[in-house]
Amino acid sequence: MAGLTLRELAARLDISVGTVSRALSGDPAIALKTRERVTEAARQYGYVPNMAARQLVSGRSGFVGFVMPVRGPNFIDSYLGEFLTGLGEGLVEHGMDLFIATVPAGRSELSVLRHVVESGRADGVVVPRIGEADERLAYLLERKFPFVAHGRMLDSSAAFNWLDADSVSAFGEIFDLLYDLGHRHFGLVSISDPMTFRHLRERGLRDAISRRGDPNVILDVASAPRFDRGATVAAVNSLIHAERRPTAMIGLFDELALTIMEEASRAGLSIPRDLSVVGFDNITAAAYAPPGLTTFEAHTRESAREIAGMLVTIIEKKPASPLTKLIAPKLVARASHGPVPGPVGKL
Amino acid sequence: MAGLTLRELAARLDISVGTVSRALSGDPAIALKTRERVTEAARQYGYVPNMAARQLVSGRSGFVGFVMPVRGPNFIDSYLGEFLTGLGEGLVEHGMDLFIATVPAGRSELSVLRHVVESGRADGVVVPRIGEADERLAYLLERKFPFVAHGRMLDSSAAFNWLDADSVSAFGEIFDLLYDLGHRHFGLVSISDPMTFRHLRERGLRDAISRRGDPNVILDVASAPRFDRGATVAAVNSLIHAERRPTAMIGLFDELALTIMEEASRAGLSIPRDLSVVGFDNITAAAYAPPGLTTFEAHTRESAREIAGMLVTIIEKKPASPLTKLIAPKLVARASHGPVPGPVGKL
DNA sequence: GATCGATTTTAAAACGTTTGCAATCATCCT
DNA sequence: AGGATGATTGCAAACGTTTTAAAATCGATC
Repeated sequence: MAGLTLRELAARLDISVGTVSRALSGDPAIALKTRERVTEAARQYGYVPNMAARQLVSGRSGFVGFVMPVRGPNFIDSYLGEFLTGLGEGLVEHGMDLFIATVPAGRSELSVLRHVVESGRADGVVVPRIGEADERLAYLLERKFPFVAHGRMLDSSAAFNWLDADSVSAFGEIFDLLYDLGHRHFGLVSISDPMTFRHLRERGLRDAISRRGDPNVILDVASAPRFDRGATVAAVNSLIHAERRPTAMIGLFDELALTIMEEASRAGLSIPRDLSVVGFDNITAAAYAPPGLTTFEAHTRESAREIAGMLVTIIEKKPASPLTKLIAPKLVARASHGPVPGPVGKL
Repeated sequence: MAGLTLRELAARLDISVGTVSRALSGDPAIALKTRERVTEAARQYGYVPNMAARQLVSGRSGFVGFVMPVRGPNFIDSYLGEFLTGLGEGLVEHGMDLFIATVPAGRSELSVLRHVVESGRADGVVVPRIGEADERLAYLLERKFPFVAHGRMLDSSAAFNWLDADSVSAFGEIFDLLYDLGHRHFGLVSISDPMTFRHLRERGLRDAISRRGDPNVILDVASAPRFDRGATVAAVNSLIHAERRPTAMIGLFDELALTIMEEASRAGLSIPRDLSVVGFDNITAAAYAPPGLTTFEAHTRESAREIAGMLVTIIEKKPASPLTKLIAPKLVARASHGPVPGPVGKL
């Protein structure tokens, strides 16, 4: 729109356009003196290269795409907010920018992704929240388009680039923590959606239980569709008001754990005296909701930053084997968990 | 990178490139039959135009830029999350995309904005959270670059495009609500930063007080820098533990109101029995924090959507006079406010 | 002083669109 | 029939870069 073009700059310097272009890119074939002269002039006249032209010839846009997941009437949640922040931070370190494509009402997320990829507006994309049979992954793989997923598949056979929280071991840690506090009856509030993280987290819990080998351990699970508040409340209450109520309840992620705390309070239970509650993700509200939710910091922001770095590597270096990375979550012990209530509690 | 080009499509159809281009753009100069034939072929072969090329000739990028405000160690907050969602939704309705530029550590927000503008990667920008003497506005105005601000200046003389919540009247409404419940001693927790919304909201409160003309009304104000949690807590407590404590406290925005509720609980006060608390913004946590924060829905998401529409109009139509719009916030009455405590309360 | 190499620069072809203008073609009017 | 008119379509330039291949310049050597 504004500034002067390469041609004009070249005219002022009485040098050919090609030379100026090379000089600015630091090509050593151009004499050092010329390079300096050009750089200085560019700075002085405030030359800014036209990205469209550059992109047209180089085939690279300098953008990384992100398709904003559609979630009914909801907003960017905690996870997405942190993720986007980290992504932006990571990308800017590599001189890349972030391009956000929103899914219009009535169109599928995949079709938007397709458009992002095929319009050439992005050099790579980041795919959050992997599903069990994720069509986005299938598309990108078939298309051989650079991408990094946040989350992984259940079997490690699928070869693609991903970064994920090590939720398997984290949920094992949750179990051990609560078991050591005397808890034997556990309630898990989960989701019914086909997201892989659901299975990984449940697996972490179950593995830890069988590792312990205590036949007295009981695990009750109640699920509801994600973002369906009514069903979630119902699922929570089915556990809270069960004939034998669990002494420790775990939310698959913090939003669920917070709902557990709410409903428990409503039922007149005191936390953690009557019921221990643990979540996962460490969203902001976890610190605010009394008495403070014990949860795991999933390092979402740093993960996104790391993902940005991985993606840039993939775009530029095209490594032969897929890049994968596990991030260890960290326990954030607040006040929502404690020893098992009642006469039992052999501490 | 991928798909077929206009030239290839034209070759397959045995038609000139120009005609195909026109046909796809729906130019009525092209015979309807040809147009249909081309459209069909494009669909079938999965033709996707190369944006870089289009941008190069049209001079328009199809992007709207947004510089992510830097906020210390923090993430995207509630406001930003809703705002971005709405912006994305609004833009996609007009066939535009969102380009997010993150401010790298050590660089100023203005320098990033400057880069966005001058690289030609955006056709317009959205500027959130206006400051008293906002250098971003000064730059954009001087540069005559299309933009819409969320928030306005204190004097309406500055001519630029903006949309803002009518917080003046909303804070008047808060006062009236509480006054009618018998409250006479008010505490306002505010910020010390030079944001215009701070003054507008305070003005709304003060105007309502003087409108009422009751000499018994007292307003105590305590301020702290935004995002400085320690100072905020101190400010809140200076009011809570004052010799004469206000019976009703107002947070300039929900985060502050939530802090008031927390500290009040810590001080053993019951809400709303001992203290009424009201906020502004209706962030998600406001519904969760017991007993439920009474606040105002600021319609952030819809505002952003509206802003997107305004910006597109500005980019395309270049209207002569600035576009401005006030959005009326709506009271969300929850359980954190009630009648003035004690023997007084003439209801 | 011409020739060979090495160094430096230039010219021109791409990249994939859009768009003004020219060319073609059928149709209509007198 | 002969233009004239209007509807379609084709041609080619332009957008601002990067980059390949070739040309120009320069020093130095024989």
